[in-house]
Amino acid sequence: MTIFVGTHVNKVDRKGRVSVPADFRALLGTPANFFAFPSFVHHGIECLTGSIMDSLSETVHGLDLFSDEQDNLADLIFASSYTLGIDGDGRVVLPASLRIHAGIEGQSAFVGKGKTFQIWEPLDHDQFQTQARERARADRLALRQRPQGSGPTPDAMENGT
Amino acid sequence: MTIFVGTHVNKVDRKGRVSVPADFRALLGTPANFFAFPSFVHHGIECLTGSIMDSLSETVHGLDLFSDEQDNLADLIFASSYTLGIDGDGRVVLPASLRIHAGIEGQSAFVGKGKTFQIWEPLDHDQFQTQARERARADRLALRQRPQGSGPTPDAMENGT
DNA sequence: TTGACACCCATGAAAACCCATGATATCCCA
DNA sequence: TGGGATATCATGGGTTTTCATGGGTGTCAA
Repeated sequence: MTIFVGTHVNKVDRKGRVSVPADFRALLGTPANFFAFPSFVHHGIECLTGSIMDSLSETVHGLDLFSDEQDNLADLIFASSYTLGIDGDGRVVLPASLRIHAGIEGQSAFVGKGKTFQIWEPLDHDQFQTQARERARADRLALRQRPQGSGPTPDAMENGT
Repeated sequence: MTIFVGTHVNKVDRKGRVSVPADFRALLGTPANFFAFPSFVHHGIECLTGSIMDSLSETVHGLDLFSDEQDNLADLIFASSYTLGIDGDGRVVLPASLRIHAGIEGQSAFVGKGKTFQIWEPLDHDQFQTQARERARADRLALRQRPQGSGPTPDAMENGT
């Protein structure tokens, strides 16, 4: 497997530990760890592999050094990031500030996003997904008309429309 | 064979297992698995090969990272997907949420769609197909009467529309 | 000394794996 | 070409392994 898929709801124990889904662990290499920071658009926690984080830093540093934009982005992403290490049993400890941002208490949802994943409070994510579905229906026409590169496009899933 | 064709109805046992048609298995490579998620537009389950899913993730990640559009699309496709692994006997376990979406209980229909396939509750699919036939016939009549028009193309009806 | 944190182990449930069987389709040879 | 042998396939059931989860212990630093 090469991408993060699925929504896995796992318990957060009283120590703040939560199991990273086995599927996800398999993608994270060894030593298994990843970067996590609060999303600046919703209540989820953005989780990135080391290599994605690297290319993100390349992108950000491509912006004008000392520009407001560079400064803001760097702050939003890097300053608020945590490196989360996965223990021998496949679990991580969610830092309190991330738990609070996401409103996570007893449970958390690991949400596959392709090359990245997110961590949510489960009910919160359900709500987000429902909205995404509604928006997708409204935007479907626009998507179809977007110029596409080679290879399958998001339209591929529309068989049976 | 290079494309998924035909409709194969197989039993779902009490463990939720169902045989993937041998024809389909032959197209799925080794290790044999595929991605499945509930359709946004009907009661079928969309099934994609790994390579299609991979290029889909490339397309999605080509969009602005952290944009609403990217986030919504990734959620709809990846977050609601399952990686279904085919066991040594050629079967997969249909997750409960997919079975419920499709209304599948004792039987399931594997429906070839060319480069992808779908899984349906058999009677539900019969009904869907009947409607598709009627619509295709109506479209064809319209086409005959307005031969050079900008209306639907003959291809349109091949998507099970 | 008291948290925070990294390990270690135990356990129940679920998923993956292995084997057996009957039915159907395919092949082979007279 | 007919019919028996063989292979393929869908299906049922049992067994092993994996996985998520709870709890304990030791270590280091504030």
